[in-house]
Amino acid sequence: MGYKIKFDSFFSYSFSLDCVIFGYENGKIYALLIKRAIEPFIGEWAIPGDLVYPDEDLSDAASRILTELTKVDGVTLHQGQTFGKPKRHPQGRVITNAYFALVRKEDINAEADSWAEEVKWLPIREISQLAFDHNEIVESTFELLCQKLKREPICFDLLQEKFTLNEMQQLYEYSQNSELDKANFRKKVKPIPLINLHEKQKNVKHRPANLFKFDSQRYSELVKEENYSFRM
Amino acid sequence: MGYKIKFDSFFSYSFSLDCVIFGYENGKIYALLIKRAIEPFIGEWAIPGDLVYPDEDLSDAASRILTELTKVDGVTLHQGQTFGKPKRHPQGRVITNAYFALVRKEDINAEADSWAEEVKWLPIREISQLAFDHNEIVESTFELLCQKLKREPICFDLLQEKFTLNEMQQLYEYSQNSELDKANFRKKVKPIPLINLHEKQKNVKHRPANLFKFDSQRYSELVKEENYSFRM
DNA sequence: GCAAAAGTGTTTGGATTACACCCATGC
DNA sequence: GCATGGGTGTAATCCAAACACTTTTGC
Repeated sequence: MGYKIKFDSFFSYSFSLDCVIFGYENGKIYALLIKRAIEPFIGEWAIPGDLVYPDEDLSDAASRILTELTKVDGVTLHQGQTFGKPKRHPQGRVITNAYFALVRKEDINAEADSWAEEVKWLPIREISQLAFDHNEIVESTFELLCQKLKREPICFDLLQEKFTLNEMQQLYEYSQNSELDKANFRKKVKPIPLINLHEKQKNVKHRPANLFKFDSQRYSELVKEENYSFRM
Repeated sequence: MGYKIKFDSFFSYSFSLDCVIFGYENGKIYALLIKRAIEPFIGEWAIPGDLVYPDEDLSDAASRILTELTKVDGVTLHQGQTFGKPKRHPQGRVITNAYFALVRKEDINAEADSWAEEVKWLPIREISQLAFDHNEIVESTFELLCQKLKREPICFDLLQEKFTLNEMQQLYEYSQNSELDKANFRKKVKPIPLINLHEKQKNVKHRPANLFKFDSQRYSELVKEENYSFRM
């Protein structure tokens, strides 16, 4: 850090954090969008974000944004790319860091607030024009999510706590944008520590599927003691 | 972006960019370190970095830092994590974005300049205490490099233009911190478009190895037309 | 000839793929 | 009974690991 220009003159930036909130339902991965209630880009759809407060770590800012909008707490956040084109924000030099959060869509009741005139879930592959460079942010973040789904057991943050293997399979099919063989998918799932709840799906007009739950405790043990590594 | 605090009061941040410059030689991956000639942390070892200028994109800042120190140009840069703990910089709120560059160590003659009292290459696994949170930055960036080495043909940015298969193998051995079987390694390399130069290694007291060169043109064709994807 | 590393072939077992089949439920 | 998806087994194939062997150079 060779400060070739007077140090103080650099304190004229702003730093924001944009958070893509992912949810899953019925075979599709969604992002939570807000209709901006403030300038710039008032009235346009965007992902939630805010400036980072002076005493906040980046992940704290992400948590704050997430909690204000969804009222859920204790969600794991994942850092994405940072976007810093000089002209990306019409009101000044704002560099933004992307984060993403995985929530259980059915548990969330996001409501409009001071930031947002309106709020909606939209399937990732059906999002059209957003404010700022938010399309780019959503795309890069979704790509990162897809990569992480293959190497970390984070699909369980999107699925309901109790889920069927078919729901899980459809999540992977959407993320990989391809169909998978049922029997082979289940063979791949075998080594993952799941608890078979021996409960059945209800109100379906076919043979009801078994419900499962991720065994996070056994997962940690496996990682530590047996050198297990999640792979899908 | 709900500006709940007056917008202007946020323009009191600074944004920097730190660049880990990786090189390879003799079975080891190195990082280029500088001994700081300025406060804070004067006299301590650190990775090169600077504040991002007002009209610069992040990658431009990374290029600038790289070029000033190494005099090389046209190097591909890779973005890493962003670090923003409120107290990470003793002089104020400085958020930093990590980048990394891959250079051919033998082609570089980095020299001390106004930033740096001294400059040196150090093997990644032998770096001790650095200034700021730079150890964390180096580690996270190296991890990212190792991941990318598996899915992108970037080892050729580290290797000399003409290299032997054994040099390539040792690069992967260092990055994965494990030994590999020669025969199996070569089988894996088979599908990669390499040009066999039919030139031999010189001044070795054993059978001289063949020299190869990465065929980047054929690589692009393969990716486009045959759906090839690099994998190691 | 010997040491050292280059370079190649074969065997084996485990994982992945494709596909076929049976099962339980609602209507 | 039939439509719908749940759930499982098998054979064929591909791939990766282990290992042995031959080749070429300097001394």
